[in-house]
Amino acid sequence: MVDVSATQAPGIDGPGIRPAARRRMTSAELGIWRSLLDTTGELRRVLGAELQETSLSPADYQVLLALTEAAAKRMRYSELARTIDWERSRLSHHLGRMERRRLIRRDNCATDSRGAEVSLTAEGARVFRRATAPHMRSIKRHFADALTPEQFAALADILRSLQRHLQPNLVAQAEDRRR
Amino acid sequence: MVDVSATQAPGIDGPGIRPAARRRMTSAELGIWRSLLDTTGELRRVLGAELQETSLSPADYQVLLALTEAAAKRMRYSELARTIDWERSRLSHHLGRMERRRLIRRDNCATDSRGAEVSLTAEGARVFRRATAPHMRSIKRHFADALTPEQFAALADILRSLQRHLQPNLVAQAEDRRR
DNA sequence: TGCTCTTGATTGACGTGTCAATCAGTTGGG
DNA sequence: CCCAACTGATTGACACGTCAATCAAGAGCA
Repeated sequence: MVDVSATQAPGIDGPGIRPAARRRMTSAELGIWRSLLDTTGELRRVLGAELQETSLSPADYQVLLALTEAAAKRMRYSELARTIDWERSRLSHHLGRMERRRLIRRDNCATDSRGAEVSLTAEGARVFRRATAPHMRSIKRHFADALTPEQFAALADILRSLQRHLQPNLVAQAEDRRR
Repeated sequence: MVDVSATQAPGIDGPGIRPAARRRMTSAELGIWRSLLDTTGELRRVLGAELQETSLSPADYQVLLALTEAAAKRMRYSELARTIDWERSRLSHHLGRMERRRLIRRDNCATDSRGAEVSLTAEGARVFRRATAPHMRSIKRHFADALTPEQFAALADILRSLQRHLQPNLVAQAEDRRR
């Protein structure tokens, strides 16, 4: 599960086939990296702009989606934060803005008086419902329609590799920081 | 990370091949889209955080890279904006912040008194030089080391498809940078 | 020359994201 | 029981990006 090859200690470069961690990064790889940044950035921008036409930001959408999928249309802050993988303070700031727009409501938590809960307002549910279909169409038009089934399969595979690689690294870094 | 099962589309996805524009987007495709967003977002965050250790943001790095690669270490605003594909106002705001930090200098343009030029300060060049190697290592560690040569080839192909589908402009930019 | 249109850049308002500090409430060891 | 440590959430300061409005100067043209 943990890929150690990327975090091995410095050593002497042997001849022949080298493990990935020793190899130099090629300019082609760097180019692909930049292209990945550019392309996904552009996709974010375009889809964000189209979503904004329904008065929701991508962040709003993420929150409303999680809330809509929650059984009780209501969640603890910490649970929401974990679900959409946001930092606490980001969530706090954003929920403040969303509450001002009456998209969500914040209540105190009954069982833990430190805690807070978010719930969907009727307005929030309505706005989200109206945003969903156009947003799906945007994703289809700008992303899904561009790729063949083979490309989808390859992309899924690549993303799995990247995620697997990312996770252990994150753990290692967190441990570094703790020292 | 993304639970796709909850958003399964009602099963009208028949067998038989339909043209992409007509077909429904499948839940698998949507899942891959979310995974793409998550994973590239995480990569951005991680690399951004590591870059920040050299006191540069990704945006700073982009600007300094373009300036460093410019023949005269000096560019017109509009040229810089085109090179890194930024809006004018974004560039203006950001160069203001970078000038305050003495990373760049803004001068008036000799040939067009509306225009302005940016140039690299000694400090800017120094900071950029010190940031480059660690940043490349970050990219290698978090991205390049995660993929096989076949995956790189597939990713390059996928990105080309997406770019072509999005904007012929992006393709041209990517090719520019590759030179 | 004088007028308008366009172009290069700036500004302010605002939403967003991160970091570090803070605060209130809970928990666990003595 | 009490205090220290931890947890859940908030806040303020600041960097960043977008949009719309603005401004100054060049360009085109009568």
